[in-house]
Amino acid sequence: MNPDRRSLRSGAMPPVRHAGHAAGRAVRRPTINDVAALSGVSKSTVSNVMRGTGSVSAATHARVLESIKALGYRPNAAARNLVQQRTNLIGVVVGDLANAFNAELVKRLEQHACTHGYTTLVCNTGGHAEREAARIEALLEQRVDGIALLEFTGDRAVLSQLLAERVPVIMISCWADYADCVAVDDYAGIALAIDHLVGLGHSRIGHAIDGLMEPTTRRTRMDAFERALLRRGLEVRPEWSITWDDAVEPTSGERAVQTLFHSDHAPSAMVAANDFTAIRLMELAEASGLGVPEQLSVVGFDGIAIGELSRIALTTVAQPREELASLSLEVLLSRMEQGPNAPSRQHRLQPSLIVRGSTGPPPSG
Amino acid sequence: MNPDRRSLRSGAMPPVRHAGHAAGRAVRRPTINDVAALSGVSKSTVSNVMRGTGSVSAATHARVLESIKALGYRPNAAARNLVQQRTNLIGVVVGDLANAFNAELVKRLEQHACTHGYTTLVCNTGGHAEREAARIEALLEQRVDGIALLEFTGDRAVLSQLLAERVPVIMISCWADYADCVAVDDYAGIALAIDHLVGLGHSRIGHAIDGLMEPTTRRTRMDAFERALLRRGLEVRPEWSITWDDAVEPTSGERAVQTLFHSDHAPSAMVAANDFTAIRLMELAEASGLGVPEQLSVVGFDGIAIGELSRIALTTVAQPREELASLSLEVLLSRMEQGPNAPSRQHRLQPSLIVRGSTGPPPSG
DNA sequence: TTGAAAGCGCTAACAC
DNA sequence: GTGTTAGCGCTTTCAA
Repeated sequence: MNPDRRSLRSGAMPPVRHAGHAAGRAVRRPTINDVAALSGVSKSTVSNVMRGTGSVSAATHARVLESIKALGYRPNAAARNLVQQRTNLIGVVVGDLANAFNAELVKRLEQHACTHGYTTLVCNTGGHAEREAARIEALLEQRVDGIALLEFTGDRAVLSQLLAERVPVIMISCWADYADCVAVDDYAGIALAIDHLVGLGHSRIGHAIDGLMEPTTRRTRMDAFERALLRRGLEVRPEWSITWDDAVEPTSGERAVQTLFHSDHAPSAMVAANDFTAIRLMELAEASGLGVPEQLSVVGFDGIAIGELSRIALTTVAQPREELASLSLEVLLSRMEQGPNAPSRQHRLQPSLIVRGSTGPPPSG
Repeated sequence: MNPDRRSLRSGAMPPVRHAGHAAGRAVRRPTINDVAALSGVSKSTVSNVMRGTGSVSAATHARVLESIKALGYRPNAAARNLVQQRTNLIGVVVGDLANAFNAELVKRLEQHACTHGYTTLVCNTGGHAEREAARIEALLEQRVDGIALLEFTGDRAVLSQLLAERVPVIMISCWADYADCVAVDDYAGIALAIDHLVGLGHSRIGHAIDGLMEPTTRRTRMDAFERALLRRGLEVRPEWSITWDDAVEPTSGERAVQTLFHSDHAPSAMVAANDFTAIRLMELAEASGLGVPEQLSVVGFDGIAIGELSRIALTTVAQPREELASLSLEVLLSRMEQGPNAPSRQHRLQPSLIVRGSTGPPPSG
């Protein structure tokens, strides 16, 4: 089947072989030495041509370029990294890529990173603290020049280690003191949502959180929610704040919703900590017979694309996604340039409310 | 606005500084030599301890481990890559991460890759041929051990170059002869959709494709669609196959739908090339007054999560996503081991139909 | 304008 | 068991 495979007559199994060493000739890629030899110059000259440094005569330049093309030479990033002590790699740590908000953010980050000559290493942690730690460890072995954290399990050990090692880190859409952060202003966002609901006549307002959500942001929005209610003199009822975790227990959402709305004094509106949760909440509410927005108004947070569909029509607090991505990368790059001693930068971006069909006046009037 | 920004008094810009060399002490990370020195052994012994190779006395082992911990030593991947001629890096090229199907596939791939000790480099091409080529070039400079293509712009040059360079490549959910491929059986899937519609009484069936879709798969599903109709003796009308590209022209979808359904002889059902398209189509149809499924039945393809929402309730041909991801990675890994001369493996996985609310009997009975 | 030489941090073959 | 040594492919002084 594979004529190139050396046949080993001896009884012992051959050791496991690795890519490139395997059956068939190893694919030896041309090195800078090959280019130098072919063009009859030294490798430093080739290097100069590649990087556009030093001064090289036009003739030599052309000759080198020709050999590069002829050989299909491509510089080896590992070798360059080793000597330059930088990799042009940026690690991106995300909790759940299946969440549309995260996916879009990652996509934009990769786009910007690429523009600046960086390649991204994306890690999905699933919100698992140990997996998060392991992936970050892998990123550090790769000697990434910086790390973007879209997810932070709240395990302070991981973050403080990163900070202690003086690795450039940007926290995106999550928050930690002493670290560079770019996030939406959760307080302003939640206030927008509450004002909208109050304006419609609601006074019994609850809060919903999905267990998958990034912990620091979850806490912040929860806090923002309570403060906003208090500031407006509205009742804060612990039993109106529901949470579930479908990963742990598939029916936990249903149970939470049933319990909440089958009590005498149920909320007429819910603010969800993100769109994912909001959409799931609408689903659960309708499944148990509550019309949205007739019996229950729902506001989300993020502004993901599917909320825009007329069948979903989710009223939501939209994050300025593009600005979030571009500013984050800018902050990270400047941290990478300025070194660990520069003062940290923390930015809060202003969200905006998008009113759609999932909110309306409360049932009784 | 931003007090932290350094104010530049001089007219000239300072030279760009690089990470680690910049303000503040350079962060010199401990090397294997530091560990060796601290434990009073040679670096090969440290290397043996790290990799669990050779034979090291228990005492030495413990001492080395201790120094490693004391120094916070972490091996440098670039150095290892250089000597081992392998990187344990896998490149993942995707067209649009914002498409839920892709995002989920990437997430699963990353998961599996990690399990096998590989780190993934994710590249989003936006369906742009030149961006695709540039990203792949970057992956090759990184000397990735293998590449997973979830997107293939159809630019044969890129793929044939990869194959010529004998880089292990797996095409996922897209197809090319002579390359390792893992994809769903598009013909079977489309047949499932058509059979379902025919069973409901439809005979005028059209096809919809979003311009963003991966070209090879798009063509295959289109072809599958036509063949399935012909095999059942149904009419294939070119004007019933619509396409649009919102990226190019935001209203192109609306126009296509208006034109199609405001003719005398319009289809009563549409098979969309993927769920993304199907959902958009439902939206467009309803916006122009056509009820789904009352006046128009819609079937999607992929089985993305939001199709499951009761408000969307999309009938669709579901891909076995987990199997797709795990088999793809297995094929890629085996290619990496076996070398370029092993026979190529091509797998077609069987999809399944999920019937939900977007399909029903045709309007006239 | 060019080249020689010294590493970057690690592995792997081999000597002791 | 442990150390010595020779690179991996590149950049970067420094001389010529």
